[in-house]
Amino acid sequence: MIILEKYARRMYLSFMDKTLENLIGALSVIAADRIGDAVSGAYPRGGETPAALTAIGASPGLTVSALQAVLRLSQPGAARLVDRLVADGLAEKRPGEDARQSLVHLTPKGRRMRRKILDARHDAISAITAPLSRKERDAFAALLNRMLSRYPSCEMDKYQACRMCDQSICDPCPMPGEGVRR
Amino acid sequence: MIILEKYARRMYLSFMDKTLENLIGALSVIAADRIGDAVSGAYPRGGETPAALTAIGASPGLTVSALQAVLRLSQPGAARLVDRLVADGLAEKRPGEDARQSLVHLTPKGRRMRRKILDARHDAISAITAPLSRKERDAFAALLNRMLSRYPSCEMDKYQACRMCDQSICDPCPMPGEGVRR
DNA sequence: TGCAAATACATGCATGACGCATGTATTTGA
DNA sequence: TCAAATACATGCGTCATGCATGTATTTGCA
Repeated sequence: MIILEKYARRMYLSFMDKTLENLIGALSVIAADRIGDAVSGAYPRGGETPAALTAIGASPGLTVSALQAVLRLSQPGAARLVDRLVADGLAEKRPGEDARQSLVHLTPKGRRMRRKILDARHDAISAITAPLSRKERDAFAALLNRMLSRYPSCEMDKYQACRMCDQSICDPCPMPGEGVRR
Repeated sequence: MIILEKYARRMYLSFMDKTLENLIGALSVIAADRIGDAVSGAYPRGGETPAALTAIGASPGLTVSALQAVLRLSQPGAARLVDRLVADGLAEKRPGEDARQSLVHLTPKGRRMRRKILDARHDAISAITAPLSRKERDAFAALLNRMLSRYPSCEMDKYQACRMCDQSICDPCPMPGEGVRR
């Protein structure tokens, strides 16, 4: 009985405890705020438009429908988003082998903007991790690696999760499934 | 010289490495997606409206200007947001001692909705942390605690970061500064 | 005490990012 | 051959938000 109580208490203090979830929620609020501020300073558009730039740069020649799935938008939402990028001179549409498709590529200006956005994102997150020691950084990265590598997901989840990533960095990307196309 | 190279390499592999930032970015994308999906299932409004419910519930009697600062909105944005909550029957405005102020309180229906939102948020994050063992959970929580507790911030940063939190959980809240008003 | 400045909130108007419904062009498959 | 599926475009509406401005109240100071 005492053993059961002990066990229950330990469960309460770990598995049943909601602190970790709360802390991750707070971190994601902080990160979203800081990344949003920094990125909109580099490129004054909201929504998924900056993520589109980074995703297209990582996978040149993405079709509009693929972009729609990666960015979790409706098909018309993706079409208009590409219109905005083209209007801003950051992307261009090229005909695909299938005459129904448009393959989206970044212009040189678009590639420079993508780099600005990725750097702004990195600096914003870096300000959050700044207080960590090297050891803490390593431990943190290892835990995140393990968690994301075990996150149940389909192939598209990986593209979605990494749509704002600088995909030249993680080696290998911990998300399960095939590697993200570069 | 060799020592210097070794040091440089170690720096590259830890401090200079951008992997941790990339992983945190990916986590915050995943968390934002999943939390957004779950919360909009519980309350079909976007933007800062759900966060307003949780923040008001944690600090009943918040003025509209205080809410504006917590939610990082413009003053008109906050005024309209409170209008929406009142229209939805989730909040009510009471006169303050200062006749210029409105003090925002949740209605019983608003408190129930807040609980639904917080539970949805918890479940969404819980699905991400599910693959972690107890040990990993504890280590992760400890690291997040340390990082957030050293995050340079003013008092308002704490309210902002915790605006979506279930503030009955973290004990104590790791964010520096005075405790969040309950 | 009187009055300008500050504060708290409201409102008209515009915008950006989106979704739904629908249309057009192209390809596929039976 | 022709209907169904696919890829993308577009009209229209909505939601959340910001800017500029207006109103009511309080504060500070001469």
